[in-house]
Amino acid sequence: MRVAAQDRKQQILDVSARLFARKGFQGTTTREIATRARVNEAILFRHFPTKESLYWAVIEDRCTRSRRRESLQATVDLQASDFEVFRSIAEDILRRSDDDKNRTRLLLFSGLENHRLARRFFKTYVADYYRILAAHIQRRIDQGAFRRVDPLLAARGFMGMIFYHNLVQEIFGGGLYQKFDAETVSAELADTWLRGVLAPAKTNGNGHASKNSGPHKNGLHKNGNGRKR
Amino acid sequence: MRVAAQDRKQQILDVSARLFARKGFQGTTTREIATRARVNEAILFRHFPTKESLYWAVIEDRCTRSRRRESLQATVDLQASDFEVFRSIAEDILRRSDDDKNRTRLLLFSGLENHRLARRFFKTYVADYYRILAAHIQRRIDQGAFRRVDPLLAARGFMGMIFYHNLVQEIFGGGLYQKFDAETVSAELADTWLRGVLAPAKTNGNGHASKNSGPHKNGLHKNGNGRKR
DNA sequence: CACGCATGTAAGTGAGTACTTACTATGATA
DNA sequence: TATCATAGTAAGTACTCACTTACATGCGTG
Repeated sequence: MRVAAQDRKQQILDVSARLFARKGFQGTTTREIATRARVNEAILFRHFPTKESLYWAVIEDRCTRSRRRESLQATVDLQASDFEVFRSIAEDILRRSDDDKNRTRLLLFSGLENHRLARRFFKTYVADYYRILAAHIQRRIDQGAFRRVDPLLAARGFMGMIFYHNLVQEIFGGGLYQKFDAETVSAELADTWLRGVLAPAKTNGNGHASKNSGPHKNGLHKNGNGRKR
Repeated sequence: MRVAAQDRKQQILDVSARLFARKGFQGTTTREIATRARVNEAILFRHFPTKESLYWAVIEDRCTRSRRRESLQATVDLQASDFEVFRSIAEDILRRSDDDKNRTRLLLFSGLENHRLARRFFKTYVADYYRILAAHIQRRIDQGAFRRVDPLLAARGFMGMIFYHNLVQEIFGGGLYQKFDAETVSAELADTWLRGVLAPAKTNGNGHASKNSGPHKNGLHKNGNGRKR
């Protein structure tokens, strides 16, 4: 049946994205893409000259559709406590749509399978992401709230905690042995990282001898004022 | 030329390991393995009935050869300061042999390409690794040195910082924009994480107002005594 | 030497692979 | 209604894949 070219193209991209994410470039056949998209294989090659061009179209598409950066920027701009900012970033990463999971697999596959071309994907999808984070960290350092750490490295450290946990749970089925819910994980990891970068308390000999477990209640994490913007 | 079966087998395993690590299971052809190992393709199939069985033999081989766990256990058993323990673990991961890099790629590929079978690899190569780490963290919690965090989650957090940094640098060429040397990275990430899990200072209103950059000099990180073992 | 078996190789096999070709069906426009 | 660019298809093409077959070679034993 006849479908408008643009719709068909998008449909092929959607189907391909799922398959490439699940099986990688090498593991996905054009025939399977065609079958699952319920189109003739020749139609694939009318829209995309080669399998590889289809692959990069998928990645391009997946990159530009992502609203992750904007979401991060919004969270960071929010005048919330440090803890709330980082906890919600973590939770955002942990509670992910199927689309996000596909994107991660696509990113990993492209990084492993192809050295050169994956970098663009990485750059637009990941590097910019934690550049925003690093900028925020730099601001907090300038304000005297955080220690003088390398902002990029600290951002990577934070992202690493979350990303790695996610990787273990989703790719390697780490969840078989122990389940963690996103709320607990994001709170605890954000708490740990934040304590690690916060500037040491200045003079008051008080406060953080807290025996209460919940980090939310911990006075350390209030930030609230003194922001530049 | 005639070669003893055992040697040939090992030679094939070595060549295969490099190729599977670089290109994944799907991306590696038996012909290429044979060519690079300078043997006839038929010989592959005399030693290993199928390509898949060769793949798992490679993984098995790479798993059992790794001395990573023992190395970690030794580091942890060392009666050094917390900082020194975690810094050296981090550095150990960051300064890696080509063998280690291959193992990581192999692990990632197997996780992405195959859901079920990769878990065994993961279990023996990774899960056990941070179980040791978690046990150490638990000990330090019991001793009152660390906060009451979830040991497994904290271990994953630490590993994540290091692993992710490594991933970004090696797989995605994050080093294009900025180079980090292993020493700086391991010191700074270990420092951050450690500050994050250390129990808050009890009563003394001093100490960590340190303006000096080097974490080594920081009194916080001394551990030294009071170990159970 | 001759036997027997392990080690080696050239030349396949059928089943896929990405990609093409030659052709038909559709529907908006003149 | 005739035109024509576009959407669709069946049946290929040349090639590569994992894996096999039939046969040649070395080599420690009786």
